[in-house]
Amino acid sequence: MSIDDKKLAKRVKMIDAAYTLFLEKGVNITAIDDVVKAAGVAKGTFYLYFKDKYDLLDQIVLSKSEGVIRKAIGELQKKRETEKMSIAEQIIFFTDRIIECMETNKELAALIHKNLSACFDVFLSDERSLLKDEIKTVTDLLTETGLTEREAHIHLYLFTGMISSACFDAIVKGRPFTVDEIKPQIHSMIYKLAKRDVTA
Amino acid sequence: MSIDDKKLAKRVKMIDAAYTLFLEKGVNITAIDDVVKAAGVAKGTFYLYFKDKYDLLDQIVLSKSEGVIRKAIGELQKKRETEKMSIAEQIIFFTDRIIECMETNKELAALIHKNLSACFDVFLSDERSLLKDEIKTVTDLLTETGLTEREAHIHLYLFTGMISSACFDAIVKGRPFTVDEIKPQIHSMIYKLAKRDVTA
Amino acid sequence: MSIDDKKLAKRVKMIDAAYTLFLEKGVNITAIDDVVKAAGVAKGTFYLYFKDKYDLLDQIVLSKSEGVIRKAIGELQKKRETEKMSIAEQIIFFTDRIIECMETNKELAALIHKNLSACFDVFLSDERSLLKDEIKTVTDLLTETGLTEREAHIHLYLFTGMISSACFDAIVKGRPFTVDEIKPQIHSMIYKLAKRDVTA
Amino acid sequence: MSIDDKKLAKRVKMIDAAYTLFLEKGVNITAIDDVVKAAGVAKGTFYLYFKDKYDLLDQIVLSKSEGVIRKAIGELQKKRETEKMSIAEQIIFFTDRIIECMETNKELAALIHKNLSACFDVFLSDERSLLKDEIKTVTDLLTETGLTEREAHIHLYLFTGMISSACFDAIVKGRPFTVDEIKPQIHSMIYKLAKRDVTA
DNA sequence: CATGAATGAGTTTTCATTCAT
DNA sequence: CATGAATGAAAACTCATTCAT
Repeated sequence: MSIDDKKLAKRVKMIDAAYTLFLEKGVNITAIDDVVKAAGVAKGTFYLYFKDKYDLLDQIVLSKSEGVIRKAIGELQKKRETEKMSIAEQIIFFTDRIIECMETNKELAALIHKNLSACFDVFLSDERSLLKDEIKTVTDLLTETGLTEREAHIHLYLFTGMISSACFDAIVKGRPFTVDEIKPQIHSMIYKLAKRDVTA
Repeated sequence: MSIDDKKLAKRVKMIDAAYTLFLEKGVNITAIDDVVKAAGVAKGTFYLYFKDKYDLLDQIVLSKSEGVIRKAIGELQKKRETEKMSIAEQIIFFTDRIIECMETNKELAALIHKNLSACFDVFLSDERSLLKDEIKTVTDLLTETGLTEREAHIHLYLFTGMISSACFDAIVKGRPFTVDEIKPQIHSMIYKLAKRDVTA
Repeated sequence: MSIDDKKLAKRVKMIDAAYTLFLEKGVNITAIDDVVKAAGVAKGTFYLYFKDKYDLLDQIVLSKSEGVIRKAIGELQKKRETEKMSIAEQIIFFTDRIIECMETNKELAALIHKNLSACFDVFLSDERSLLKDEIKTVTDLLTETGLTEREAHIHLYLFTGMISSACFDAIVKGRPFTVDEIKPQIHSMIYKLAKRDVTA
Repeated sequence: MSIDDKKLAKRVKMIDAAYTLFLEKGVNITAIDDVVKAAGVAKGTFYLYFKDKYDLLDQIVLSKSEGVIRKAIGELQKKRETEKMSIAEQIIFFTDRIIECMETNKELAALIHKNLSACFDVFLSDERSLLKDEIKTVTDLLTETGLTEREAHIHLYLFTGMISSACFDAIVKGRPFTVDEIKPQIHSMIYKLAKRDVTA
């Protein structure tokens, strides 16, 4: 194992340990000390890799958010291969996969909080983002409804923010509405929004 | 001055002091000590009224969120008296007032974070909520588009979450989109959503 | 209800509340505030009846210890009516009842800690002690082995201290010996001690 | 000086400082701040070595209890070299040394409270306990009266608990009996218990 | 690069006691 | 007598950061 591999291994160990702890105990309660102990590295080592706890948190939330989005897109792509779907149906399918993913993993939902849309920041600024191609799967649907690509990005970003915000409340707090209550309304919105704007 | 008046006064003093400090220095940096000193009460008194700093914060965010919503509704009501507006125009006006309010007060936006929709929890559970009647001004618009009252509440809640999430990013972080970029897209969404659903 | 009855009722309410809280949460953790809240009286009222928390605790431990001893003696008296028992058998029966009582109520054992013998202080100094007559049931057994009454008191006191100390460790901590381990040894000691001293 | 030596030195400094303060002012009055100041270490260092004040206290009581027992055994061993003693005489000598030690140092007696027998927990669980060999000096006496080694341990443990309990009352509170009153009764018990059980 | 013991200022939290009502 | 809001000193505890090894 090379030196670079060892360094990467340390970094990964800290991220994994922190992720588990953040989920288990919450971010505020988790101290850097807890992270390094769980990761099996020295306290000083932490500062060689991260600025502070929130730097670490941001990296985790970002990567997990990206994971949720990619998973949903992946499932959409698979589904499309076997079935003919309308634009609205595809967006609903994509949205439902995100909600489902958050519901299955409530701790992850709590960690991502209302920041699922944060990953747009990365994928829009990073030319090489792996998410770039995949996200096109969804924005292409939106451009078909008459939006420019830029507009499609913003719409998707706004929508992701809405889902993220509502899912956190519904899944983590169970209030003021349940997942079962918000889902049909999100679907109904999507139907309206997906209609090609003939008058404009 | 009665004892209950004095208690209320103490509570208000602490909330006001904390609000100012939270805006000025940020929540994490502000110590409870700072709050009680600024409020001119004893440290122990704080714990007579609030569980901890975050309990206080929640109460402030809630009350300030409510303030933002009420202000926007108030302005909508005034506007309606002088001008004939379509449903979409009214919702856009209402939305723009919220965005404007957050933009004018960036520190408030940072404090509310993505929790503007939190006040729905209160107004929906509290029969005597002052917000109840006012919010009807907006949900009535939505019921005109074919939604039930309950559905209208959920739509408004979802929309508030979206605006809150996007505004925080745009106003506080300036990324990934600016306020000027998201506003037209929100408007466009509203136009689509406000259309009476003729097919359903 | 007379004023004196009301006063007594307040006192009893505080003692009962404190007893429950001391058992549930432990003495150190329980604040006077908890006690008065549970008792439904005002904070100031506490100081009208007790010097401080430890004054209250002493009164509770004393009264509960006395209860344990009296219960054991009561059962011994009942047993004696139906069965012919040797001196050693009677003392063993008495001892076992105490241990049994503590084992059944581990929280009580923790509260009494190692102070079961504390009630000797009261019964020896208080001419009117209700315990006085009952305890004679046991000391009479000891005087039959050749001890004076005073000596019998001291022996019983020492023995109670031993049982109390060992029971606390065994029941509350489970260390260094279990109840099942210490019981036979206590019995064996009693057999030896109960033998009439023929040489002395 | 190695790091481990430094760590040990720190630990010892804190224990010594705390011991002095606990004796002088009492445990409740002594703050951790007092301990660290007296020990010349930082506050945080305390929490590196002890869970809280009571963890520290437990460790002190344990080590001091062990000291008392070892001292009494040491004196017994010395005495035996110069004088022929019966089993009962040896146990009485041992017991008297413990009582003497507690009487000479009332603050220590108050600190140990009724927990002198706590050290059995350590010496029984720790294979390398220094106390292990020394305590055999006493248990060997008991095995001579017909007890197994395990039984001898339990008897000694029970007896230590009795002495500890009675001594605390007598020395610290002076009630309900004085040291002069309990001593002869303890001796008389020992005579009876030390007799080889010919009937069993 | 990695370590982890030590720091100590900073923060939270408690709670016995008072006293005006 | 009884109340309970208010106090604020005192105590416990945390934890990011450093630095000698």
